[in-house]
Amino acid sequence: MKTPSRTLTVLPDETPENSSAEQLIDALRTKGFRITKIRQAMIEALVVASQPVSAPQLLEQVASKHPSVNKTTIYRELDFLADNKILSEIDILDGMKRYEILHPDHHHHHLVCTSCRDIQCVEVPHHDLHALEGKIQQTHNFTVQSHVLEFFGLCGKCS
Amino acid sequence: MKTPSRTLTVLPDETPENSSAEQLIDALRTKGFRITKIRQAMIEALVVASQPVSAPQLLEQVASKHPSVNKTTIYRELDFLADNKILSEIDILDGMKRYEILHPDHHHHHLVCTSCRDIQCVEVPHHDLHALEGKIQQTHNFTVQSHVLEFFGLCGKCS
DNA sequence: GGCTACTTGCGACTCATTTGCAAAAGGCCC
DNA sequence: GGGCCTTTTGCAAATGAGTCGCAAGTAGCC
Repeated sequence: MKTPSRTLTVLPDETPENSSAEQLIDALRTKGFRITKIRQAMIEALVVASQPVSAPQLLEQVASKHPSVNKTTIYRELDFLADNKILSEIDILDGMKRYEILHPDHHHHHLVCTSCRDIQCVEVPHHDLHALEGKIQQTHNFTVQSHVLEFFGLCGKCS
Repeated sequence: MKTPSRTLTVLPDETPENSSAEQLIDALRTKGFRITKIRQAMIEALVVASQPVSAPQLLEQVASKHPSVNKTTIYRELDFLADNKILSEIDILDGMKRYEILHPDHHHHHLVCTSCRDIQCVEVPHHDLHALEGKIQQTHNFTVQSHVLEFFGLCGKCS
């Protein structure tokens, strides 16, 4: 038991108040962007989502309230929100990107069930990765800007 | 200087003799699979490749020797070779899978240049990840089977 | 209410990957 | 060498995520 158990914790399902839809929308408004119904609906859907969502999933969800949304809009808006640091993209190797609300102070990774595709979040002690990246920088003449670390396996229900 | 520099090393470009095309082909033959011209050409191309290759790249390369190859064959064969533990799939987030010869005793990760898309290999001390996976297993009721760890940034030429 | 720039819908398109089916060809036995 | 049976292959068409150009719509501000 050399490491405290807190180095790995499940993230709570509830969204911390600093990322509520209203606050994200206010931030965009402050930056001078327009708040349209679709932009708002997308942010709300993403804030509520319990798992990272794909563009097709989001299209379906937004379309239930705004039947005329077009998929092009969804893709453009996802890019826009990612550019504005409201969303982060994740890739679970099933052929499409997924998006989740980005918590700036709260970098995490995922446990992807290869059977039911359920996704849990997991925090990884960051100093380990940072140390590794520093070492890579030195030994490989490579400037690390970001990394992808995801775990695949079986969740409790499927194992 | 607490860690020896050997914990991170660039993989040699030369393929170790235990993965030469002939040996991989013999292994398949032993398992009762047929050795066709295309299967052979694909394995040879992959053994020689200095970087992970995509299906379209491989199609082009194989087509230069066997002009009638069909892309369907390439995709099916890549799946077949991956199923038979001859290839591993990697994803550098540019919209298509890439494949490289799998060295069973030699798990590694990649440094992907986001500017020129060059890919270097890097070995990561494995006990760290193993320890992490063990911890996840305990705390998250999740059986880790595999992981993806890739680094993105700028290579020496592009930085 | 009207302007203007930012957003959106639409339709067509790209491109990796998949599918069904019939034809081709390894490996093996004689 | 010929035949057989099964694995592989080619072909043609389809799927599905993501993109593009452009004209129409509208949020925010006067």
